[in-house]
Amino acid sequence: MGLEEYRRSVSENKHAAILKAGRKHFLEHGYSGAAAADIAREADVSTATLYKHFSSKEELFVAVVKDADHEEEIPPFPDNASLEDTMVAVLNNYLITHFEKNATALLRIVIAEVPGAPDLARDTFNEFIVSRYQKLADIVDQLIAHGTLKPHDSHFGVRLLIGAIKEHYIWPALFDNKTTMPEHAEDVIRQVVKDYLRLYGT
Amino acid sequence: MGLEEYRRSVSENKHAAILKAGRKHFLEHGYSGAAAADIAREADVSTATLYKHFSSKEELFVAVVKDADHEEEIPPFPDNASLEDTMVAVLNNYLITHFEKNATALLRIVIAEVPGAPDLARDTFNEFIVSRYQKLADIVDQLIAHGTLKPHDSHFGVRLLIGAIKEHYIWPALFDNKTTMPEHAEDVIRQVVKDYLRLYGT
Amino acid sequence: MGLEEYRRSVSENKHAAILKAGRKHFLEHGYSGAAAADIAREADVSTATLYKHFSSKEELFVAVVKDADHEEEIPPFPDNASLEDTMVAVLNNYLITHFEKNATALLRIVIAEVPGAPDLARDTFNEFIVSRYQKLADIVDQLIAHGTLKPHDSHFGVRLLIGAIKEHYIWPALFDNKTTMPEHAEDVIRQVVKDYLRLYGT
Amino acid sequence: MGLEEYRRSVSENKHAAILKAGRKHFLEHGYSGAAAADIAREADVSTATLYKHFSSKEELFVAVVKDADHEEEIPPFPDNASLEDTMVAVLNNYLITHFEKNATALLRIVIAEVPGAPDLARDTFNEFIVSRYQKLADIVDQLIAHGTLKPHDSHFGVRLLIGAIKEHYIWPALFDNKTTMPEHAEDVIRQVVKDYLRLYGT
DNA sequence: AATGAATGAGATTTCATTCAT
DNA sequence: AATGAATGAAATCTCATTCAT
Repeated sequence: MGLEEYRRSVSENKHAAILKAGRKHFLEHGYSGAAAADIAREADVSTATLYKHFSSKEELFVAVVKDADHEEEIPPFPDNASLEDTMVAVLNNYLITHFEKNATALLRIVIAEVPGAPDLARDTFNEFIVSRYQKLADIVDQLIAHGTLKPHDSHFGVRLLIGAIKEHYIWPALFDNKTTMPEHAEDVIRQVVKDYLRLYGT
Repeated sequence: MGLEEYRRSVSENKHAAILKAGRKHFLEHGYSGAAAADIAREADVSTATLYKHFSSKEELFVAVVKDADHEEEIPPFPDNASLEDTMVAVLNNYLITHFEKNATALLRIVIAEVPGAPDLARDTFNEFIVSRYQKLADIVDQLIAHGTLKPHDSHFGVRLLIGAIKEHYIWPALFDNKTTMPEHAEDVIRQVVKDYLRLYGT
Repeated sequence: MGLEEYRRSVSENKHAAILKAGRKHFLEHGYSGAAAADIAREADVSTATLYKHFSSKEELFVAVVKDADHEEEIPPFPDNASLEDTMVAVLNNYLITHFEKNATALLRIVIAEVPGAPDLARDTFNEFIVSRYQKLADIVDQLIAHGTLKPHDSHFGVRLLIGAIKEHYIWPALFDNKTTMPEHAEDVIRQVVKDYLRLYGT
Repeated sequence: MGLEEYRRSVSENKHAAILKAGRKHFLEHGYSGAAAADIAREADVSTATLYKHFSSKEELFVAVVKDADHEEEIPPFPDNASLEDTMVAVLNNYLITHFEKNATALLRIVIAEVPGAPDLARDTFNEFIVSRYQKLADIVDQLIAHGTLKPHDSHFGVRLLIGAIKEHYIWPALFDNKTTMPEHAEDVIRQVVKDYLRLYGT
């Protein structure tokens, strides 16, 4: 069994290497721009091996996108923080996570392939975008339950918050190959949160 | 001169036909997915002719994108309309224009080509997105000058409005190959406007 | 008739312009490298006109080569010059004529097209090379008749002279895109002539 | 290692086949006239394979030319041969080698590409022409050292010999698509050698 | 006669994918 | 399982030549 296990681990390493190389190339050059041969070379693997692990370029692409789809950590917030500060921190975290995952580039390639891979796009949208709304909406609902926020449609509220922030920071990045977190985003976030609390705070 | 004019008109027709066919194919299949030969065939023209009119596929692509870049009409508003109604109408028009131009698909392909054609992306962003902010900000500034709205940073305000609306209607469309204007958008728009006026109305 | 003549002269001008432009492009880029469109543009004429004057690229090529085929002037030599000086002058003139006509480049393109245009090559060889041997052989024969040179096969003698000179100056130029007459060629020519006279002088 | 060796041998065979087919087509049709697809077909290989082995048509062309560039064997001469016979044999060998290598056609295509590939032309000239002068000059220098020939500039002497021979046999072949060794060349060679020995023999 | 525009037929090159071992 | 080499199919672009006026 030792041999078999060894083999499996080698194989798994290659699998991971291909995935990683694929991610790099797809993010850098887009779907059509990334060449299977380059990905294989980067992963230090033959093209034939690449195709043993993923039966087509598209399948690798899908795997790359799905793989990026990790859970997002929502950090615990200090009890004594103000509501405003907490919300700013949450939204800031949202933005940081986005840039840390290089999500802009990822979304870019998924968007590019909407006509060619609609299912992937829908899935990605759900897992990457909708589920993040949901997490924030859950928080909002809790705050409403606690009486800290006025009752309102939490999904609507979240889209108000997130929409403004995306409009400021993510939408421009989508067109600008930016990969770094914008500076001073917190100021704008705070302004957005302040308006939100004027509307829905108690 | 009849000859010259005739030739010019024939040539211009072909030029336009190529542009139109290019638009169709690029929107449908993306930049790399669209084949010059197919575009030429669609335009009922030889590939050579296509290349006489546009010296490369990229140049045709840029022309297609720039061509979509028409001025947006802001319709006049009835004098007796309420502020809320007026703003809803303006934003609704924003959305209608977006879908009528098939701007989602257009933005999609531009986004896809950000790594390959960064200048085009920047230009498109400026003309398609920033300049539309500006038009709305101008309106807001006028309303502030009239005392109809409280003084505030009009660009921030516009991003709040537009951000929410995009979040609801444009961002999902980006991932969903939707080409039709969503129904009942006006309800959400009105809700957004109401919140906005609670914040900045007088 | 005035009108007709005018037209004819215009047409002849265009013909000449095309020929000249053709010569330039063929010499610079070779047969396949020269584009009909470029030649036409250089001649300030439409491609269609070019094809009215020469029914194919090849025909133009042939015309260009034939056109270069002018008579060579053999300058008169002073009576009191020594035999050696006279022969050096004749051979030097041979070389000068060669470079002035840009014959290296011309021969180059003819040589290149030997498989494709064997007749042209044969004709060019005869008019450009053999006929020049003949002229020199005639001179040699006269000198033999005068008793200034020993009786010998004048064609063999000429090939000895010309062969040495070509070996030094023309053969290298064939491979080097050289267009200018080499300097100090006269020294080598004199040395060749001296050897020749040691063999065949009286 | 059996696998590796097998693969290498297959690959090397294809490499050689492409080279050979390339040589054939380039010699027959010149550089631009030869189509990569035809060469591949002739070599019984896909175009893609051709491009795996040579990354461009030009690279294949250069390889073909360089490949022709084998060392020339100078055969040993019988000790009891006369100087004249030896020299005739050497020069005859020079000519035979030239025609056996089909060097005329090779030089033709290199000459054709002088404007497009000047480096190749220079290299070819050096290895194909200059280095052959050198070999002959070395022989001449030895003969001078032995006292068999009078002291003189061996390079000049070699150009006299070679020049005359090229003038008779190679220059005409350049224009005539001749691929076969001329007959009775030995007679002319002997005549040239005789003159040479009258000048430089002891 | 002249021309601006058009084109059919190819040219080179690339790439996702498979084969033989 | 892994691979080096091979490939069919297609893509972009060019060019000599012709057409419509």
